[in-house]
Amino acid sequence: MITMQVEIGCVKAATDVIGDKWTPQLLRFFLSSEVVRFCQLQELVGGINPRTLSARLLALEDKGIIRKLHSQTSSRCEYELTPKGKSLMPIIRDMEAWSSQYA
Amino acid sequence: MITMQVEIGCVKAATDVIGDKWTPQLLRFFLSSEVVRFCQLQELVGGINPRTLSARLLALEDKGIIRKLHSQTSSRCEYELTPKGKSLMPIIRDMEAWSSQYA
DNA sequence: CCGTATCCAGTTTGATACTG
DNA sequence: CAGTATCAAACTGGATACGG
Repeated sequence: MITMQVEIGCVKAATDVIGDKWTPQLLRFFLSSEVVRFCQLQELVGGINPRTLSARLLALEDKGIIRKLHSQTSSRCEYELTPKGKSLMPIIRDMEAWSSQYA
Repeated sequence: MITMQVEIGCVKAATDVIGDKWTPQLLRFFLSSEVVRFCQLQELVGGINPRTLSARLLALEDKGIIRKLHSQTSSRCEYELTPKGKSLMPIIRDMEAWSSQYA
């Protein structure tokens, strides 16, 4: 017999994805741009360590939130949201709305 | 002349409030109950350390998200959302919806 | 019941420098 | 440009025990 413990109504999956420091701020840039580059994020999210940024992008890739695009013409790497990532945007948008209200 | 640097569209205020580990899960219980007790949260959010729980509740109080109610009849402490806290609920609801979709 | 106090191990992060 | 390497500091978390 298999016992399953299901926690009904849970935010865990979401926190696993956007719960890390910097991650919501990183995802926010996808609200205004389809495609984002490493160095853009580095500038825009003031002072994030490249190591940390790299770790966050990798984690988001692993979780199927973003996809890495290798451009053949240059060394530029670009990232874009997957459908799963796009489905996350309402949360980010809410956070932005709330922040503007209580800044 | 006053120079202001405004970061347009920012999620920082929200992450300052719900960005800590456990916090979204704690806030979630206010979706179903007006009032929540310390020991309830301790049970429901599996295995959170009382020190951490205490720290989170204090932080949420400081930020004006929850209010502590001292019950006269017993040693029980209860917490309830402030209006500011209630305004946060759409984010939590979104996170819950997303989580149920991608559990 | 509701916390606070200690102790301590593990994780995360920033600063900085460096490579393909 | 897009990362990786290293080091040390800071933060955080769990276990446990104790006090109001």
